[in-house]
Amino acid sequence: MSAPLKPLPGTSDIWPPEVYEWLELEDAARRVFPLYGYEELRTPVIERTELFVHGIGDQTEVVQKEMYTFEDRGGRSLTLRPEGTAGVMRAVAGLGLSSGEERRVFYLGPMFRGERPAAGRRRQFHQVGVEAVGRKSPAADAECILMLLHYLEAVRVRDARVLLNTRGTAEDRRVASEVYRKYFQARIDGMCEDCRRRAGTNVWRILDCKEPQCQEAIGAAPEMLGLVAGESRAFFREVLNVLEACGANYTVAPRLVRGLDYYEHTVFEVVHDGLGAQNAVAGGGRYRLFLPGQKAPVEGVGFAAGLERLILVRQALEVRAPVREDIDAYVVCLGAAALRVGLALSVKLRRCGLRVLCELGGDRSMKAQMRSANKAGARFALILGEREVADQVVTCKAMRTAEQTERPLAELPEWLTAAVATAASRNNK
RNA sequence: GUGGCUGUAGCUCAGGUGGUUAGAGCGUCUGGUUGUGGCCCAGAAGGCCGUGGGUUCGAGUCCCAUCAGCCACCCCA
Repeated sequence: MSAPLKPLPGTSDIWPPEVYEWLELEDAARRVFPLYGYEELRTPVIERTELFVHGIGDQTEVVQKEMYTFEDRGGRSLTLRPEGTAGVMRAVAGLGLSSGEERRVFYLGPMFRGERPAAGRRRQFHQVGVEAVGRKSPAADAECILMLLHYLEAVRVRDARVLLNTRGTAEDRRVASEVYRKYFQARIDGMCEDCRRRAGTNVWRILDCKEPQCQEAIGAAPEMLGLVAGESRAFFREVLNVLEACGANYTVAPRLVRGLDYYEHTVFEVVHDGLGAQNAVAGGGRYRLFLPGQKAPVEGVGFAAGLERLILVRQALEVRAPVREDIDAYVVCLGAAALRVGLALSVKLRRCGLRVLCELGGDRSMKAQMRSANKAGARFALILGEREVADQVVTCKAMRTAEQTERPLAELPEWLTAAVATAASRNNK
């Protein structure tokens, strides 16, 4: 493909048959989440930049170097959303949530981050996500994770692992980051260049560094669960208790930190080994998010799952969405007069819910038209030649069996509806 | 932003050490006597060999640059 016709790097056109994978994932979201009382919310893809800077945190990687930010004509700074939570929270807060009121929403759509594309990582990628706002309880966190597992099951993703950790409260993290800072500064000599920098700026990131020379120090580092206050620990333990009571498998991952500042208490990730380097299919947690101009933070729990990654996992598992519904009939027309009759017939059949392709050329040979019928996967070829038009009949050929009968034109909708139904039921046996 | 791999037909790919009009399979289209698809047979269309420069009598092939794609790091979905 020549350059001007190619989609931008990190973006792609989604054609059949892949688009059917997307439909299945989207349909499953719209089916499963409402079972838990969630309703769909659609927010804009573009927001004021400050929403993300405040909401996600100005020290995060996402905000610092991955956002698509630009000025509009009025000189305002706008940004293509890099994640879903901030926009959803803006919308929810804008509604005016009274205290004690709950709100459960899910969303579906494109997100944008200016990264170098790789397997399972795109600049425009797509997430389905949920947010449950207004109830702080371990059960809410657990239910959120259970719903995610339900969704994964619905989209036939097996063998996914749930990783869980706690980040405690803001106060817990203040205490803990002091501990980590001292701990890593004492061991900084053997560690990689990035971690030396992080020891000053962002100690949390050290915890999921993959450099071999850092592993020893990281492995021996104190665990977050041991550093948080008793109340935070109890909260986390209760999340685990509920998960256990509901029969969910999970692994506590003391190194799990996540990259967005708004998380606190429960954080989780769902990973899958079928993915390669980008092995997270979904992630989320409990959050307190400060919106611009608001005194009180919005609290909730939620997750986002990456559709591209779910599709990759499904490929690894050899799960495929049903590809294409076959065409019920192809109308073969010989000559201009037949073509007019054929088009009229096609429209009538489609109004009966039948999938019909009609020849549009008129001057193509019958052989060529039959080839098209075959290529389209048509169950029936409906043949209209001079003779049929004169007699007001249609020659109906069943493509699988090559059986052929002639029917009055007027009876065709009824006849074909029945014929397709019996052919379909025979096929299912 | 850093590194590795790869760019030949719509797709998947062949094209030893440079040497005439660049090939195959699949796909597409047409035909194989009147109005019948799938298999088979015949034929056709379709390529500035990613782009630019260099070496050479001669470059798809060697060298340099550049662009694009893929993958990895970083980070995350």
